Amino acid sequence: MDPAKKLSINDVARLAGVSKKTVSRVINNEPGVTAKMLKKVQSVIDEYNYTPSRQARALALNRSFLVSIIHDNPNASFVTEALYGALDICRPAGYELIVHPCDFKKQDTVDEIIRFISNLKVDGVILLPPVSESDELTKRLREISCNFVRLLSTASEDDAHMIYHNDGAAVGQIVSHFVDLGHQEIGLIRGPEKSQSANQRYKEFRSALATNSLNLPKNHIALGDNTFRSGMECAEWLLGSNRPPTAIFANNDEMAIGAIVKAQKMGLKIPAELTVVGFDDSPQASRMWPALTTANLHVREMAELAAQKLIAQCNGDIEAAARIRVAVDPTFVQRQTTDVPALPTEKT
Amino acid sequence: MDPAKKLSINDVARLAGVSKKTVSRVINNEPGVTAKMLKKVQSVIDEYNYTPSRQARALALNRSFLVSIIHDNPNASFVTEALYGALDICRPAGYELIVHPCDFKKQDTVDEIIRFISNLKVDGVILLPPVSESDELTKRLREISCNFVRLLSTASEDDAHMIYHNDGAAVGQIVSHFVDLGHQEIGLIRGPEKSQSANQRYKEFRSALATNSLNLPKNHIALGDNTFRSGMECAEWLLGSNRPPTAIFANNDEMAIGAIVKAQKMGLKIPAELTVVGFDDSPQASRMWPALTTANLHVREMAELAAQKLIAQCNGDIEAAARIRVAVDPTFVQRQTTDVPALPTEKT
DNA sequence: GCACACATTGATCCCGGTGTCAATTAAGCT
DNA sequence: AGCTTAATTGACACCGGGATCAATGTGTGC
Repeated sequence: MDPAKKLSINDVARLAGVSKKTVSRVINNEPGVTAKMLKKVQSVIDEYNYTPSRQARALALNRSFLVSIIHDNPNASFVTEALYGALDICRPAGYELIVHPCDFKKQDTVDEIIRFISNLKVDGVILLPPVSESDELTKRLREISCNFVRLLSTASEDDAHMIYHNDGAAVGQIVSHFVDLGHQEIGLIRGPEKSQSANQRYKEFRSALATNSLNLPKNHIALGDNTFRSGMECAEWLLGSNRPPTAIFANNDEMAIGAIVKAQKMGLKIPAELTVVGFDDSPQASRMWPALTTANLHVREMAELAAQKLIAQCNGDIEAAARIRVAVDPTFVQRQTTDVPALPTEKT
Repeated sequence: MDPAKKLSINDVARLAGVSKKTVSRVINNEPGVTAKMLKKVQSVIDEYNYTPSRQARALALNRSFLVSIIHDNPNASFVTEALYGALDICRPAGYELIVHPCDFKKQDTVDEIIRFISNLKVDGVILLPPVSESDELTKRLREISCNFVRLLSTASEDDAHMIYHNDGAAVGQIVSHFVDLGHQEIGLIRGPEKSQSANQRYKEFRSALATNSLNLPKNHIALGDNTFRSGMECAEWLLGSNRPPTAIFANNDEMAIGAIVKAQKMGLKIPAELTVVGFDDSPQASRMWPALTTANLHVREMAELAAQKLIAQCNGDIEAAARIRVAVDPTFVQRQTTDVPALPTEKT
């Protein structure tokens, strides 16, 4: 009756006139409970609104019912989207989610992550890029037999432990779009060389250009580190070359926006004098003028799929985890930074 | 020796040749342990790198060592900053943090939150605006004696349960800045009427204008809902009035940016033809051109203070919680959207 | 009607900590 | 030294679940 006091399994057993093991069976939908017993117990559970203690359960089963999103990502919206997606799946399944930011520049980060997992007995982790790209980390996770799902940019893991985004099509559309607009001199602000995702996107960009009989000279490739500042620096460098590009593709929105801001500071009109395309479809992309043409990564959807795989793993069903969809295609989103055709070049 | 197997308190007790209660005393720094005993136990703990099980501890103490950040905030960077701030304090104190988004537009959100807290036995919650403004929620939290700290815009709670930001000074600086630039017609895009924070800021803005002998006619006040879209709509309305403002102050950056984008779409030059100021200092504010003049809320710092208060409460020391600083002053940040003086008006 | 096989149920212990309180030890004092 | 008193230590029960396996009940075949 007292609403403040939470019932224990013993209380329920007493009220229903059965042993606590029977109550336990009902809670966990174990087979071998007669309809009569089930009804008797269930009615008490319903009447008193009983829910089993997570703490006790965690202790008995030697699990925590906690999963974690591990990331080293300065992009707040990426992490938030992933969090929301994962939450939607984890909460109903009885798992709580802990966000664990880390710093992969530090030397002992892998140790720190392993310590975190061991201390909390986290049941599984979702690894966001670039953390997801560390083979050392996943090796260690396997050693301590911690469930995990990697969010990657290429299929470099078995289906049960990975979700990846297939950038090829979207990158192809971006290049076609440049071509349709009449651009000949196309620049790239690529991401860090140690990032698999950036390398993959670079490769696909280059091959899409080749398909359109365009080449990518060295002075049209700027190396950025995915930050706004580096976007500005790369744009300055590209635009200062002797044959500056009329269109720029950046590895992510952050750098694309940096490039745009730098160009605007230099007095260039966007998109009339410089066309820019990003990648991510971050919130800023649609909240600026001109709005940024980009590709939506469907982060939330990937996180949902990752969470489903992870929970299947936690339930011991690796095969079910492997059956869940593994690839997501980013969607090309055209906005105003590519609104006008290229100026006629004084080319021969 | 086996690194994969975690020791239990029984193992440590056996290895040290003492009872497990003594080990427990050492772990928890309880008084009344002789130096000899302490050393004996501590050396075993150190050698085997033993850490007590959170799950067992949670069960025995009827606590979860989990705290939560509850929010209904579409602003990813706000939430992320708060998360980082709180994490910095919670982790070292042995608490893990769970982010709990919710939807205050729904009728049963308070029930849902209370259910969440009861189910997880969360030890305490940090409430971000606008959730923090709900007196109904804090009443319910008190009923179930759940620790909490509110992040507010005015001192409307006792010192142990609140952190607030004192916007007065920053709003005053913004208005002075407008005056210095020579603006006479100043518009406001205010926040929702049911938001204490928006009302507070509105009041302070109005009184700062009054201090400078300026008034705020009805057709210079647009009612927004803190979203980008509403910022656009409000700007359109303000700029379409018969005596359009030359400067606009928006309740938050999101709406300020909406206003800027709308003005740019309409062909106005920022800041030459329209000066705009926001509030929040969101990441976008400094990553656009022209960059947005605004006020930094110091969200991370507030979250740190809130977490300190919360943990003091969890340790049963309300007085310590009350002693922790309770007010934070936002800082005025001047950027390019207020870079040039107002055009001379054709005023009488 | 009886023996047997099988399906349900529950008594008891365990998970890894903490609280209580009695037993033991050390210290203080005449 | 002998006694009182205070400080340390440890045996044991408990937190709220789950697993094992014995005990009970139920149904089947003859």
